[in-house]
Amino acid sequence: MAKGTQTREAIVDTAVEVAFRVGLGGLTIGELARQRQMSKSGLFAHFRSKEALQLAALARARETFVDLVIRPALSAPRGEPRIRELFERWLACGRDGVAGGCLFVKAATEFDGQPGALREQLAQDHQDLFDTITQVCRSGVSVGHVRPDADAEQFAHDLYGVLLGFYLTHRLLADPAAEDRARFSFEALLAAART
Amino acid sequence: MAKGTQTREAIVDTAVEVAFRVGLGGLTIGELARQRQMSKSGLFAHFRSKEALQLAALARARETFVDLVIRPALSAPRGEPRIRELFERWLACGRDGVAGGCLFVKAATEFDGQPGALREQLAQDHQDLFDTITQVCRSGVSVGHVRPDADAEQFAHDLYGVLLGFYLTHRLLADPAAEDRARFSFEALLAAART
DNA sequence: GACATCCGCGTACGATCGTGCGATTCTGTC
DNA sequence: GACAGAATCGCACGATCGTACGCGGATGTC
Repeated sequence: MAKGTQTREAIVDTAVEVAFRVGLGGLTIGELARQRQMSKSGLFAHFRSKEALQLAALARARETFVDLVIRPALSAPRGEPRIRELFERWLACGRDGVAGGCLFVKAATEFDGQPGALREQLAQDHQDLFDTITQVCRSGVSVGHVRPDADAEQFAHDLYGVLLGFYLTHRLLADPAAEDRARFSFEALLAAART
Repeated sequence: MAKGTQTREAIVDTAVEVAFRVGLGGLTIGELARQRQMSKSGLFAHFRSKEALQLAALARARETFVDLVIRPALSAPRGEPRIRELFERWLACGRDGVAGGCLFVKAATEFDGQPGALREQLAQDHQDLFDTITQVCRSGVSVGHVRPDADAEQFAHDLYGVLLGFYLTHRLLADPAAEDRARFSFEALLAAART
């Protein structure tokens, strides 16, 4: 990997971590340069605009999420195991404070009221995630784990809600029961969709 | 009402609206002064620090939410009507883009990683909201609408999740089905808790 | 009408913001 | 070891940030 690319990757990694704390909008070239111990202009040259930097951080967050949650889930056996894998990995992502995983949610509420490229990208990403969950649910029908008349999109919506609730109670309220509650909700959801 | 107080109130109102778009952290004395057509220093004098301004906006948002959602719900008859009233009003708050109502959620994810007075206040407010829902659910037991062995705190957690999911799909994805989905989830939740 | 209190303004401060540019240093190729 | 290109730096810019202070005008009290 060329030196430039290497540096850029490292910057984006740091950007994700910082954004995980202060939000994508709270990112700052100066602060980022300080953390990476390089000059503002040197860092800036890799992106040529702040928005490009934010988009790069968002893209990295998405990749992390796909690697840690989506892909492992999709390689689990169809049906209940796959659904469980998806849930457990997603949950772990929030529990363990994996920056990339959570940045999604954070940025989503941050930019839902501000038009622009970031909002568009976020909307696209979340739509993709929704579609993936829907698909995972549907694939459960073919192996007989999920009722054929179950509403897969509704399931996706509900699962999303459970995770959002978990993130809030875990990260803001630091409620030790958060994980158990999320798990309980998930089981109820699954039970309702089961054959 | 004294002139100063009047001005201050108007500023806080505007602050809530702006923060609803760009987040509490995105608030800016200069931008606020522009919107209210007064000088930065004149505006600043009412708060004496940016954090105080943010806290004032948050307090106003809370009051709005209590006035529009909590209080009307609590004055509905115990049990299912009260639970429904709470849900419907909360839903309407997000659907109609009532700035105060939604600022809660936005700020919660914004500051969950940044220690300080704002985070503390937000945690307190959300805890209070949780407690209120729990109480509303419990009071449904006494009139026989809710199963005595229903887990009220779990219900609060789940209801919260439904609303968070709704906010996301409505505000970011602009999904026209968002409201129906939220209503469907709510009915399922209620059905599970019913006697 | 004198006076005290309050309110908002003008101006200024040091810091930091995002961005641009020319100079410098590093890296890899012949 | 000369050279080309990439990577980074130093410096500067105009704008804006949060905050401070003192002054003028409005307001209300005696």
